[in-house]
Amino acid sequence: MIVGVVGPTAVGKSSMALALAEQLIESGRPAEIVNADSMLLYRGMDIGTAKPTPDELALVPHHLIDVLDVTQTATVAEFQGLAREALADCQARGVTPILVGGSALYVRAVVDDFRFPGTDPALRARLEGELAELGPEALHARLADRDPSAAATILPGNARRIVRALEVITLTGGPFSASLPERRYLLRDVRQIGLDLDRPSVDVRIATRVDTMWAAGLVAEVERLVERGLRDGLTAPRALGYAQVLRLLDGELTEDQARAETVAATRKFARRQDSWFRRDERIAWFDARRDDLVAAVLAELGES
RNA sequence: GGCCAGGUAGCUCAGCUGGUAGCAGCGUUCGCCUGAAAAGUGAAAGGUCGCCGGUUCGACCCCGGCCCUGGCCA
Repeated sequence: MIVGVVGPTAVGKSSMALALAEQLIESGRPAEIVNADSMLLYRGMDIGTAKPTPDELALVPHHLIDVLDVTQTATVAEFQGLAREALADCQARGVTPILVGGSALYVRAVVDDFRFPGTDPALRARLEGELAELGPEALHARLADRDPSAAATILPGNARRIVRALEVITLTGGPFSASLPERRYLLRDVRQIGLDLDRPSVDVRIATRVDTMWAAGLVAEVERLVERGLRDGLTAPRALGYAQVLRLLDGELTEDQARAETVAATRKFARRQDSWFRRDERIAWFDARRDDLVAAVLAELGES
């Protein structure tokens, strides 16, 4: 069995997963945690990602945490491979893996049938250059010429997706599949648990969490990471909280603004996460606040 | 107390010599999403234009009074 734990940010996925793993281990069923959160991959990004503490990480074996430097680019395709390896490794040892994360695409890429055509840095750089020069509409027109169905799905203003579609078409000579695959597990015996909390409560938790992060030294953490090349990264410097602190360090924002923008951006993110998870009919939802949460989840999994 | 500026969408504001309010930004809601996904994107909903009265065929825009906010002066 592979257990997935999903839900929007700040509802308590990590701690629930930890408690769940401990319960399983106590009852003689070894369990380990596999991270499916894009920013927990980065070494040194601890406070702003609400990464489990060293003590917590020591309680249960964790996979795919602290595996990238901030200068490296995290990608779904690579994550998919690493995560599937980690899951297979657990299962080969008779361990139940618990895949925990709020990066919906990452989770789906692992458990569903996602295939990523390759990538080519040089080709991509060329397309990025053309994008900067000609604008997204021109590239979209080209896409419409080479792959009408992809162009029909991708809006003319969505530069990112247009570039990737053109890259794939050029690389494979085939069309770009511009829509997600159906929600069907490729991996065997996957059980997804969703943690649910009403919007207002999530918003409050986000606000207090951001305050806690600032009090815990997020700004200093970012300063340390800048020394390690944070600004040179493509993905890491865009992380919630980190992006805003960088702008604070650049003098673009005041501290209050940086904090407020972090809260606002995180709320938006939580809504986007909702739009992924809420429509996945395979997820069994649980109120994040119930006292018997872990017991209820165990019952759902047939492990009580 | 006097003078000035201002009171228009949940917030910040635009607007008009008087003719059904703005594709506005943010927020909200809903949607999209295949090598950057804590990223990137689309749409929709929302307004008795401070209140009362007047002028006018017609006022958010003109006139009068009142209320509120900010600033300056006393």
